[in-house]
Amino acid sequence: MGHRRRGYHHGNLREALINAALELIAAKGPFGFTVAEAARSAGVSPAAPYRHFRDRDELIADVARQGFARFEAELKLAWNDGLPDPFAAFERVGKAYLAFARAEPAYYSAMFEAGIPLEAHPDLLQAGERAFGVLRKAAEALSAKLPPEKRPPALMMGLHIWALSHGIASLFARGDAARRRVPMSAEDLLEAGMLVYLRGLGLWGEAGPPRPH
Amino acid sequence: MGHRRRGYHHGNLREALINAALELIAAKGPFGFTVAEAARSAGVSPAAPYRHFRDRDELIADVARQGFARFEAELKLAWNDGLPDPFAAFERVGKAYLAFARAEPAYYSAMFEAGIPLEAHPDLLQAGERAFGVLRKAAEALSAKLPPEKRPPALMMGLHIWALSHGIASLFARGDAARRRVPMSAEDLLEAGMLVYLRGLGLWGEAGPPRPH
DNA sequence: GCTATCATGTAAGAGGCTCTCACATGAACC
DNA sequence: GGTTCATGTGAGAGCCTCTTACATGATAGC
Repeated sequence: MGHRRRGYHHGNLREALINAALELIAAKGPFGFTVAEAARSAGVSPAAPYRHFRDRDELIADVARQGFARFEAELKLAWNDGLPDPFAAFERVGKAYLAFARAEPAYYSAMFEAGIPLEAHPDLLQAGERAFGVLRKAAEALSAKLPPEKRPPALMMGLHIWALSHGIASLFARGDAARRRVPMSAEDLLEAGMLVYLRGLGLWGEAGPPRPH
Repeated sequence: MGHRRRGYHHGNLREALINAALELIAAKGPFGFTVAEAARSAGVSPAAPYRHFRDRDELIADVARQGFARFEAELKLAWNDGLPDPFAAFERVGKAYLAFARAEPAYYSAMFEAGIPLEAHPDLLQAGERAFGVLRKAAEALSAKLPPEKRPPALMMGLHIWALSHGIASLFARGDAARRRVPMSAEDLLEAGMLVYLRGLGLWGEAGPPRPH
């Protein structure tokens, strides 16, 4: 639990509440989460959180924003500037997407399923855009491998991969009881889907991805 | 509104509540919905709904179940037994998927975003499977167009199309404030994605889908 | 150091929700 | 006509969000 208070003033309540929220969302989903319980976790009165967050949504939005930042970092790490080659790196990015959804279901919920209105939280929208930027840049690098007349729009390519990953993550990769069970792992499903999709773009022939080994 | 009561007994409260729930979910999302307000809509006391539904989740699950049934019907209609040809029909199914998500956001929310635990509502899971069955059957018909040694598993194919459609629908096609804006329609995005994917399966050459015109 | 200020805490409470329990009503059946 | 039982109500326990008035003590100026 986020460190308990020492005196009358907590000292770090804002962060403690975000951490508590994260644990509660992980345990009970973004709608089982309550501000009151987060306050109890942090050892303060139910009114205290409202000194730091206008309302419940703003607390969740802050969790989501932090989530997008970590998400972006994970995707960047996976992309690794497209090394050793964009194909392998692209596949890593897809895997990282699912890995994040699995490893950080609380963040993922807050980011995509909490229903926070993006219009009311523009910084959240921006954080999401930055994370998507990684996907888009990766798509650009891959697209550039094709002769100019066959290059697909990188934005569209990024959106397709995002949608496929997100679809698989939310339908099949969740740990909770709302997940549908299918006879293959979400990872295999995504990898296969990406391979088919990239082949459809003409990124390699029938043989499979060009691997340097 | 679902017809108001006539006497002490409502006469059709169960349906009236489901309809009220549908309208409330459409207006405020699946989490803005409250049983108490649905009861007010139907003109009964807040305790009355609990004669028909064990709890809030069960009411939403019933909405979702009805939604899956309609969804299945829409998809079937679009597939139309694969006529005039499986390619055109498959594309119609994809469009029907998005059309449903757009036209019936309340059903769609209840079906995919309400977080109803499928384990606790096996009939809901089943209704979802039946709807997916249409996609899978369509995938089988398309797969059969390929020579046996190149046929992809229809189940996998169906799951890919489902995930892509669902991903696009939930990220870009929602009418609410949580939607991300991109410079192309969700429909175009899905159609392009499906074309690339199907080409990746080898379902046609570089020229595009075989159209009978 | 002393004191004023102000961010950050609390207590109390209004209003709303879910769900339960005892009781009321009236439709359907004998 | 009387009984039964599904389906309604009223009251209320316990929870939640968020507000308001007040309490506390960290910090900054003197």
